[in-house]
Amino acid sequence: MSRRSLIGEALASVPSEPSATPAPETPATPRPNFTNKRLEAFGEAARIVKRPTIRLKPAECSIWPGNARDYSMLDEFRLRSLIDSILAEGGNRVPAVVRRTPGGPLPYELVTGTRRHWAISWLNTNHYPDIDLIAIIEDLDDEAAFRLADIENREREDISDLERGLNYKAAVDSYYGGVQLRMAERLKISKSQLSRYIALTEIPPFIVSAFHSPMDLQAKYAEKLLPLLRDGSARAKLEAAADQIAAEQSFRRSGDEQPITGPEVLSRLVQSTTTKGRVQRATIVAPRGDAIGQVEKDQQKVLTLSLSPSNLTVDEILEALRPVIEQAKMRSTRRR
DNA sequence: GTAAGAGTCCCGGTGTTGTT
DNA sequence: AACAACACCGGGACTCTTAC
Repeated sequence: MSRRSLIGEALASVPSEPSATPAPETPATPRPNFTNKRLEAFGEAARIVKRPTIRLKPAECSIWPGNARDYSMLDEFRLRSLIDSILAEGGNRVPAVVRRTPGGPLPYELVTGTRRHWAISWLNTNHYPDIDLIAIIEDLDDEAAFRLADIENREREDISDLERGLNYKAAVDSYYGGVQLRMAERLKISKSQLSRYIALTEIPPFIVSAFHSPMDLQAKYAEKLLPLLRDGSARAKLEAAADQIAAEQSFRRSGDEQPITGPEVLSRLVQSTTTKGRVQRATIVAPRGDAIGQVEKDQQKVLTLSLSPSNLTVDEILEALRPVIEQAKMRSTRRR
């Protein structure tokens, strides 16, 4: 059974309120490799969503801080399709999960359904005050709430591995006595994979900034980068390469060009530690965004380039070379 | 020094995606 | 449709840390 159909089956079993018009939740893009352990985890989710639903206002819920998703990062642009579907159907078909907070400032705390909460809250303040958040009430402790939120978040591609890693790192200390193995067993993921996510949080900001977006920084990169970062001389090279890549990303951003992809950033970072010289094999990009060659070496007095100009005009090639030569001249001046 | 527990790293199986 | 390449992640060996 595919992951998509399993989730669909679980969610289809939710009894809808008589007054609630069914609305399709914006589907999460499925990730590959749905394992048996994850099937078990979803079974748990499916059991929970069979409970009866209630209607409440987003203002009646506080957001549980243990969720990986950063509420402040949500905006109308990111949630446009969800907002549209809730509006079209008059509410959220897939219920959020809340728990009661006796003695708290608000009667409920939202455990899962952050995006739905944000979208309905936004609609309430933008001409649709009557739309309610449909939710189910669960009696959950923090650890159970964390596991439930994790099950849902694992299916979302708009949560970066870094966000997930930070969330896992906090959880291992808060709920599992600092023992990753215990947490891996409870979450039904391998200790290797959990270790990868948590290791990602040790990647320093200067490396993160080399990536176009934190979404490009994948958990598996931690295995390659962290050993290099622990090596003093390699770390210095990484820092220099990361600065260079970040500057190039910024240059491309300002010119509406395609960013350097995550795998390429990783490859260039790793390569920077295995070769001599300041800048080697940096890509040379034409005005239209095509890669036309690379900087082979940038040494004291010699700049070595390789070019595949294809069908570009001479002017286009010269334009692509201009920033490369200017940067080499700047470095040469600094070296003196 | 030794044993136990925990974390890291590497390899390989499996599923997905792209190409012909 | 068949094949190749790639991505993901689990299992287990290895290493490190801590307590005794």
